[in-house]
Amino acid sequence: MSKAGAKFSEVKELLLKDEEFKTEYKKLKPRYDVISQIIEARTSQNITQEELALRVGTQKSNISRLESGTYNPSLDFLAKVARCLGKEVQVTLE
Amino acid sequence: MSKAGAKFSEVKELLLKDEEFKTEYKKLKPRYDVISQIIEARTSQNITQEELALRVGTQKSNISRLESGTYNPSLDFLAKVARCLGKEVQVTLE
DNA sequence: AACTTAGTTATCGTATATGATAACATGATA
DNA sequence: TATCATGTTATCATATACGATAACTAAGTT
Repeated sequence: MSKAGAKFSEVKELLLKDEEFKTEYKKLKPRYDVISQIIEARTSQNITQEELALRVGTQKSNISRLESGTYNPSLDFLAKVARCLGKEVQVTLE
Repeated sequence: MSKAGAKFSEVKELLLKDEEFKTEYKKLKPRYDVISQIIEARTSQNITQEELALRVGTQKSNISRLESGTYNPSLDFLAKVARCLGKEVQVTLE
């Protein structure tokens, strides 16, 4: 059974990695979800990052950074950006 | 929570009454909304701030601080606290 | 080729979020 | 009264969010 055992541990490892991935993804899901909606709102209104930055009172590079999902934004910042896109942020616990 | 709850509703009432602060309240609404839900979820499950802090991996004072609404929390932190209450944070632009 | 336009990435400075500890308030209970 | 349980507040240290500037890529235009 050594071979089967080896295979099993391989599978187990894969599953664990998959679980890890799932956990990681779960952690990041709210971030990616809200960012997706921000990008969708901005592009569908034909607004550039620069224009949005102007409305928000920041720089286009900071909007790019936000949309890149590379950091953990604050609720206030998300709400402010949303408002500058004519939307209100709604947070619910489900 | 009774003290913070009283304080919160007092502030909320004042802000709503005063025209001058309506805009300010709009800015803070998402924060108060999510905090209300967190407090509701925690208390309805009969979980203490200390127990929640344990699950989150922080201190009870930090949970108290979060529930007091005196600062601008990050999305990750809100999501983590929500998850420790058996909930998922859902952010939508409306 | 040179010039826009839109977005990306790197980096720095400052403000603040968050972890940690401790002291305090307050109500309930023995 | 004394103790316990729960929550609040103050404060410090560290990590990081966010504002700002600049340099860069890529794609389209003249």
